[in-house]
Amino acid sequence: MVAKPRETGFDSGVAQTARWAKALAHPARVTILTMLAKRQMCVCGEIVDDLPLAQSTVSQHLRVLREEGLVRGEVDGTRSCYCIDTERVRAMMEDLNRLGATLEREAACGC
Amino acid sequence: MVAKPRETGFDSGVAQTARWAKALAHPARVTILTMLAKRQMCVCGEIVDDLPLAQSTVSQHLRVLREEGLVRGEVDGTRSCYCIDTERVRAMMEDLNRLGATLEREAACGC
DNA sequence: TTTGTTTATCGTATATCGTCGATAAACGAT
DNA sequence: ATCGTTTATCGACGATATACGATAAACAAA
Repeated sequence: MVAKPRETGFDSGVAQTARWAKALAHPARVTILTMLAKRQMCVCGEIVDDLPLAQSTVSQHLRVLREEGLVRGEVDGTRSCYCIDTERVRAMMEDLNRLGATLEREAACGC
Repeated sequence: MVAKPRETGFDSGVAQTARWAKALAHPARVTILTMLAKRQMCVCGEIVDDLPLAQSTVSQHLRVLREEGLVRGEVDGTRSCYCIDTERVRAMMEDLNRLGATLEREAACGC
């Protein structure tokens, strides 16, 4: 064995920040989140129509967002209704902002 | 061929946001950026000592950060000296904040 | 019941990521 | 000139990510 998946050895806060970032690390997922915010209500498969991806692929991206807690899904008859979890989004942004503040605070090296 | 890397079909702003996020999507890279900010000056291979990774792996992560413009490297004799590019970090955070603002603005669905 | 719609999941293929050891290049020191 | 140090890059390989089509499950409608 050569390449271990090592989530070990890193600060857990840092690991969480990286997980947030990972959730945003694909244009499809950023687009989905933006769409859900714009329509301000639960939407379902129109997402598929607005993305240049197959239905199954979109479903995968939704799963990633769901697993990270950024969206919640609800079954409504035949359709699935998704919406943003504002709490979690806020938590994520606070986390990312905390990182940003740290990075900008005293990073004035002149090299 | 079945799985194409399709950066196409997405808004370029969204794609850039996703790229920023991708750069932060690994705990090692978050740690490196934080370290560089904390020491407020160019550091080189002490980064390796502070991470539970091989030297070559750390070098890879530095390359990713460099390619995304978040850090700059400078050769100083035998050593390499890295520092944060404050401009780019600020640009990245503005971008991510813009996304955050969009997501939190009107996302009050009650599902 | 049968048919059509919608969506999640499965199976599979490919691309990219993450990791390491080994090596090369550049340099300081002897 | 030789040796040791430092770091970037290369090659290999397992693990993940991304993508698609096919299918199953759930439901509405006929």
